Amino acid sequence: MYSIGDLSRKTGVKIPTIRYYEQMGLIAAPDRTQGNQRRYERPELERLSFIRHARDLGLSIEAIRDLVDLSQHPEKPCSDADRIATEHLGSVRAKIAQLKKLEHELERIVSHCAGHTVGDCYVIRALSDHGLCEGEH
Amino acid sequence: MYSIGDLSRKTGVKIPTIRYYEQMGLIAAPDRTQGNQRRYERPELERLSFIRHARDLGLSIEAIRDLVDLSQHPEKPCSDADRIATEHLGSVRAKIAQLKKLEHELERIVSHCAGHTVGDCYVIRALSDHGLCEGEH
DNA sequence: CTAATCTCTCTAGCAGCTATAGGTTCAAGA
DNA sequence: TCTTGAACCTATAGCTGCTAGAGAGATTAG
Repeated sequence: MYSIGDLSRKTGVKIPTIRYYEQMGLIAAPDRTQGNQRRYERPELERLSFIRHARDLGLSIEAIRDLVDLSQHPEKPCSDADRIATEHLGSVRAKIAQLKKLEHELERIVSHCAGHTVGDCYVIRALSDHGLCEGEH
Repeated sequence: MYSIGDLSRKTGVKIPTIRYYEQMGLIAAPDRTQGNQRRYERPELERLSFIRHARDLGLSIEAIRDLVDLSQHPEKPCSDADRIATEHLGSVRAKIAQLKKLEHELERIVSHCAGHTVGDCYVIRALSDHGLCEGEH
């Protein structure tokens, strides 16, 4: 029997976030005490750890909902789980590529600035004039 | 004399977004026609391009507000502009580093999955059991 | 039994837009 | 000049994934 605070301490998920996950349908509404407080058991602890873990990996609530549903059916083929993870990996890679372009552009802008006033600052000029940029961003 | 639609087409910033920027104080409230429609001039076009450009580079509204203010004062020293850009570069780099960790972890998880059902799927197991992870993420 | 600590629900706020509804204005053609 | 259709107006709500706060009730240790 865990209170919501116990669950929070054990998983590192904050209390309002646990309630939010319940609302979003990631975890089932647990039993309540006579005084209306939530009481959890072992399986809910594990499920919340699962969710926490998936969030740490950057998966969306939507994707996690699907994974949680899948994990409740061990006999199903795991191709869906694979697809979710692989798609996510793809989007992580895409984001890295995008950020690297930005990094490159920002490096260039920052390193070019030798001016002393805003009037001849490369940072400001680069932002004012797209022609000073190297590529798309 | 540009209408808000003209401005939108010329800068690639959507109409509601232009109004939003006005509300956020990134661009000044322009003159209006007798019928209350916004009419812009050249300087506002340039300013919006500047903003668009800065947004493309991932700068926050807050940072852009500072840069816009600076660009209105060409005689000021440009150290603030430099600082804003450099700080942003730092946060872009931090995000890249974080995403690379995720990429690594996800690659490992996805590539290990040789099972056929959810019951023995490495994706699901890795999420259920933090012990299967390599490091922090 | 009391006091301290939890917990409850509800609402609002963050960033940076985007979408919709319901109404008004503009500009070009007949 | 009139009409029509596109563009524009404001105001409000929604998106993601939480987080913070108010004000009230529950639990538990001493």
